Amino acid sequence: MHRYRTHTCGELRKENIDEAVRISGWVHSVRDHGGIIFIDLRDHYGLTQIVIDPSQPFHKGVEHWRAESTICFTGKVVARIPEAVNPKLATGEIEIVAEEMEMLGEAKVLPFQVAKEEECNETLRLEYRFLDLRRESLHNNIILRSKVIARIRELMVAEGFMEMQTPILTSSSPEGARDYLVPSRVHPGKFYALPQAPQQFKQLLMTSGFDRYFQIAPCFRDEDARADRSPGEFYQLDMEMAFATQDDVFEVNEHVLHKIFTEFSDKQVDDIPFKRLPFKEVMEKYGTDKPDLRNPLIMQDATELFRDCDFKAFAGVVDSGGVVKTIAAKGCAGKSRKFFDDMVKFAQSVGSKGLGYLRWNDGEIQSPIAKFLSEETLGQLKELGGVGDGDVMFFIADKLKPTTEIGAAVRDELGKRLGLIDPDVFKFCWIVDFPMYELDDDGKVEFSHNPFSMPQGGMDDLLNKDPLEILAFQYDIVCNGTELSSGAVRNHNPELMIKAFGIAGYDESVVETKFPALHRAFQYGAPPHAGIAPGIDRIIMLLADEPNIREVISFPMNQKAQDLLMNAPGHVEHHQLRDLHLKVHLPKKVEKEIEDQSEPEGGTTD
RNA sequence: GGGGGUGUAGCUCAAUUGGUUAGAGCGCCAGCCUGUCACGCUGGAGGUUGCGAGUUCGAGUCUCGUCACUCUCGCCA
Repeated sequence: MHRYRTHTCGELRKENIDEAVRISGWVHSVRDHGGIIFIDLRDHYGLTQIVIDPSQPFHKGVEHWRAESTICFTGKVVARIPEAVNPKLATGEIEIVAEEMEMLGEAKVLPFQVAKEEECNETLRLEYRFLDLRRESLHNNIILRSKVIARIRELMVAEGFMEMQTPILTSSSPEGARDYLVPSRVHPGKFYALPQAPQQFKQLLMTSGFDRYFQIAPCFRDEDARADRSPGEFYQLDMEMAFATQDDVFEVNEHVLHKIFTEFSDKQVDDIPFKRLPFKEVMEKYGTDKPDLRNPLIMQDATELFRDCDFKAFAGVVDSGGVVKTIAAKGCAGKSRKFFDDMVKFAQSVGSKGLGYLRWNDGEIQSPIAKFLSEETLGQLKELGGVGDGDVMFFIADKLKPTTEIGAAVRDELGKRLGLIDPDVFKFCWIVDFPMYELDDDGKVEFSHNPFSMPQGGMDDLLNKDPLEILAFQYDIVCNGTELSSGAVRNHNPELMIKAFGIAGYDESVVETKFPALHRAFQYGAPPHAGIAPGIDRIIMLLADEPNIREVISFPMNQKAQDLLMNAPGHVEHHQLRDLHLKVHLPKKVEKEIEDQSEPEGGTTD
């Protein structure tokens, strides 16, 4: 018989009755009836009920066994009497009558309960992550993650991709997020950087003649956390294809994502091909480049209808170059006064001066602004929104940018409050035709996304078009309002690349020094190539229906990028710093904190 | 760095307008119980209300400061 188990805790069935077995696992619960004692023993695979008869010599100590201790039981599988069958358990038709038991690992009193799915303080969960990971929902999320990644690998290989590794210790990339730096021992004063993405390496692999590359790639960025953004590190399904167009990338991703989302969720997934929406259009309709298409509401422009109207607040905005946007919401005119007041408050909370609305309710217009509008204007608005009795139109007026942002927030909020968002579907779309350039805060032309993207009109556009009009072969894939990834057809032509950088104010030497590898590689016959890198953590979040990314990561950091279990980041020994030629120069505040902390220990002696 | 939220027993939460000795469930400890499966029953221990000031006859509650966590803006080519 195996030292620890002949079966797992999820395995035994009626067919095993009368077998002598041994199983090991964690004490999930103890039910002590004075005489007979029941124990639910749990492992990765399931729960099995152990029965301990008073005649057993180890019966006495059982009442002191704590939940979450690990124990090995040897005994016989028996059928439960019909009334005692537990249909909620896969193993519910049998139980094991224990004949021998061995305590493998005793548990102290728990900081929180494992057998119960109860909300629990985040700090405590992270400090005791190994316990947290035993809890059913988190455990299942991590299992889901493993299965999804395994399936992604299968599907990518089936699509003709090769998984390849790229360096973790590499050079700092000059643009983008803050890097994590690793000091070099051999080269005093020099640093490696952890890759923000394997971007340049995968492009180099394409110039090296590999045709389809992918990698479940760790990426490191020293930026602040969000609910859907883990600080420090995350994983991407990084991929790149040679001699490929934008459509080729879309096709592969549609195959893979559609299969993954269909196979690992019961929600209804959009048919492929997914919708393709130009950036300009989504900004106008949804106010964001990651629209949640489950929400049917759209924004429409009503600027001209308010020009010179008697509603001075809006007319004034239009006069000074602003815009008026409207969102038509069908069938909600009967909502309470409080609903509309709350929506106004909400709009104000996201930076709006107010929120206008027209309610066509029971044949009359209820609205704070209707009295300022002519019959004709009201008619035109009705037509614009396609509304009638029982419907409402909301209005936001401001400069274009704030109007767009407020409109997006109001659209989201209305979608939620009116229950318009179907929780049981996955709505995908590609956002295409991103602009190549935009103006930065100082009014200077800057790359709006990836500087390596191919301009759609090639050299012709770069030479002849207003930079702000140039579109790039740059795209995003969005699901239910979550941006899964950006991607692009890359600019593989050195001349085009230099020209593209030139428009943003960088001369060739900048390209050469900042991106020496690509600059060199593209001069020796680079293939046209394109790629994308969907975020693994976000895919799992969507599949697991988790609002927070920590729920799909085994050992996440907290919001301040600390690992509370491993105590990272931590202080290091002086000799380590010396080896690395480093001296730390701390902010005064931190220096004082360290002094204050060390004083009680170092300052007094008994 | 800015804004919002939270902080009360080991855990999850309650505590009327500022008013008696700060409560409950789970967990923990002790006892009872031979068919439960969130077992049940009885009893018990457990609190610097994050921390520090202030207002007040009186503060878990109000004010200020501070710390921690979290959400968010900035940031994330």
